[in-house]
Amino acid sequence: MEKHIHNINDEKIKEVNLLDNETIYDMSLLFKMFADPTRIKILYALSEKSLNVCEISYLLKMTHSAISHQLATLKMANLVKGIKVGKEVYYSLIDEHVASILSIGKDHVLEG
Amino acid sequence: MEKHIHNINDEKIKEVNLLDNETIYDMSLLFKMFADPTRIKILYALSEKSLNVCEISYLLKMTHSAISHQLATLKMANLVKGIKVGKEVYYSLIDEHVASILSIGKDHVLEG
DNA sequence: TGAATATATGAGCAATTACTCATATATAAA
DNA sequence: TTTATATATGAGTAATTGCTCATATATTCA
Repeated sequence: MEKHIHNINDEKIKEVNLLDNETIYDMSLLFKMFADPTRIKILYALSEKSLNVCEISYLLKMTHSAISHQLATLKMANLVKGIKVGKEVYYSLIDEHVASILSIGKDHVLEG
Repeated sequence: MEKHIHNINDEKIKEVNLLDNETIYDMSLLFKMFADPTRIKILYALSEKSLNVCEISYLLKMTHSAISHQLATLKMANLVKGIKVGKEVYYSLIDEHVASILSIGKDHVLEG
């Protein structure tokens, strides 16, 4: 912090609402999940269809390991869920919130 | 990539639409801006009021330098604009898209 | 003009991260 | 049971990043 705080208009500043730190931190974790091209591709693909690790890695032309790691990350962040069917695990989005965040981001990029 | 691609159901995979890489990359850059607590705080504060560097650093209890760096990043990503008034530069959000992304993220975090 | 204030910015560093590689586990098929 | 397939996961690494510190630039005020 600077030694001197200058010319702050307290009346004005007082009116600015801040969210609590935990909410802010959780929001940053949420958006972090969307801040990587691989994870966006995975989430976007899952918004269309439930897919297993093999299918996703085939679609994205990436190793099973890389995809599996990212799915574990997305699962921890509670954005996807996986259900086991025999040897395979089929992943899908947790809820529509996820698709709508993707959608708003896509619109912003394509419009702006 | 693995040496062997196994048991892929091409009919199923064919139906999955992917966005083009440039769009995906731009989306990741957009969400990256929201993937840091400091930047979220700045954006959230600016969604309430136009503020200068001093005021933001006072609000967030962070150095002018840290705030200025982040504002430069946000400006490059085209999420905020600054207008100079004398010595000061007043920053505000570029458009409502920014606030609505914040809002959807906040809702997801508080509901989920 | 010279001092103070406001902002911007380059360099450097510690922390994070997205991947690869190796390996482990689980299920299915032979 | 042995072998192949599907997924998970720990360790290691190169790249990114958010800050600090030092310094530069711009404007205002005395």
